[in-house]
Amino acid sequence: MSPAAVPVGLPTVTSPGKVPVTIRAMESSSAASGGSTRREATRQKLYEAAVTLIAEQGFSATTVDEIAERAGVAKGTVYYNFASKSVLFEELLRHGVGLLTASLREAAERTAREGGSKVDALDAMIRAGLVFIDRYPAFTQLYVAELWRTNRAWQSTLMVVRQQAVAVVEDVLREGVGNGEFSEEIDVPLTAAALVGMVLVAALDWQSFQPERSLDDVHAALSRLLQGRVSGCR
Amino acid sequence: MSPAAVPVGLPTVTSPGKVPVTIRAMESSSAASGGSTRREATRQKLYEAAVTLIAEQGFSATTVDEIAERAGVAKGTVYYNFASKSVLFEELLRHGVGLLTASLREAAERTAREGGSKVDALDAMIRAGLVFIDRYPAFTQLYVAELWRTNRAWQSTLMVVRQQAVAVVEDVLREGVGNGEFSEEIDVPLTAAALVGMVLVAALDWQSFQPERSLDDVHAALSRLLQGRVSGCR
DNA sequence: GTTTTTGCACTGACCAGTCAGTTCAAATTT
DNA sequence: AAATTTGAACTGACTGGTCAGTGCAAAAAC
Repeated sequence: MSPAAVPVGLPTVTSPGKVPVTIRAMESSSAASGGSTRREATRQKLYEAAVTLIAEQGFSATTVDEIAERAGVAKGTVYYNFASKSVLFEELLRHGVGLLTASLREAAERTAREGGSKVDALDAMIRAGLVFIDRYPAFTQLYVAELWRTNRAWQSTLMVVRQQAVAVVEDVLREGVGNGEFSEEIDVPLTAAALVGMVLVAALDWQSFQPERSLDDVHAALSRLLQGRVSGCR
Repeated sequence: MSPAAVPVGLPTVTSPGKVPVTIRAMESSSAASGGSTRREATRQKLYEAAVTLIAEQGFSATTVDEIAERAGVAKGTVYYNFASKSVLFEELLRHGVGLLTASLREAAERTAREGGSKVDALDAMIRAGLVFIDRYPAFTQLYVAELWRTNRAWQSTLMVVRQQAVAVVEDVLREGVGNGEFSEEIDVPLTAAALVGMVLVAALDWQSFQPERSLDDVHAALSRLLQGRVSGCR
């Protein structure tokens, strides 16, 4: 009876073998000196457990007991590592978006280094976005589900985090306009939002409803749309 | 302290003056003869209350007591009209998406009647989508937030309802391909999803973060993107 | 035309179950 | 020895759903 439609999960950030850096800059706790590795590993396990459960069921429907169980730790450990369920969730958000923006920025810089145009940069960022969503589908689901909600405790965290991500796209658009490569009439914030939405929704749809398609297929379709090769140019 | 960011609410379906049709075809109850007006009015009130609350807080975080209170009815009335909280939600989904698809289809047919091209049809549908989201922001929030979740009771309802909406866009794309107006190489389902996402996310971002912009601004930005007038054509 | 009956729509107190968060002594790891 | 984890018991608030009962307008009976 269980449909089991979407592949979810925010797998370990690190490669299977080592335990290392896990993307530092999770300012939350241990600021300067890296906190004990053991604690960090536990927190990582809790992130992974929480992200899939919350993506599937939503924040409120997910219990702390479930998170602890899936992470394979005791409930007390959750509260030893995080002040509350909400705080766990907020830190999870920051963690994930940190990964995403780093990836996007890296893609943009790489094309710049290789002398690519701004369209190339956007294209590379689209791909980077797709790779991210492919790797962390659960996080993406959860992010989209929460982003436009209001009256929630972590509202402010969410806005900060959103701005971080969108800003990367906006920057490239602005550079392209300054460049002469893009029309001066484009509306940078709106266009950035539209591009993000295009990637986000296409990717989630891909994961949920046509998982057999390859990342390249999706990328090609979005690329075409970006470059106006759907409706001919006039 | 209260940010009060997003304007929400799924206002009455009918114009202020009369009480009438409320968009028939809400197959739920009274099939043939219109059921009692009173009951229908109560259900409508419950829809309105539920849609804003669930958009703000999510399904699980919204209590039946809250819904009843905001609708100005007793809790028992909710259960007199709907079998359960989930059923109320499912019928709300069907109701809303029914409105959306009707609006999209109407826009497509109108351009066809007026001898417009398929790009014109897509453009008209973008506008229709924006108008819808502008009118029912809360419903849109809620739809996006729930669409890609898994393991939920209303999973199947959601898929049906999604397919209805996307199909309208896919149809126009396919006609455009058959037409010769669009490249034969476009991937219809993926492109449709991307277009929907473009509109959805741009509109929600507009509502949430730049509510001062006009619908025309947003429409213009999306139109430009659709027609590839952002990055020049080659 | 008046009285009585019917049954739909609605009410709100109530219940059984659930969950976030707490506490803490003992075990384990470093 | 210090830091971290365990695991189970407990609390107090909250929630979905129930149900006996109310109000009332139209139908039926007189």
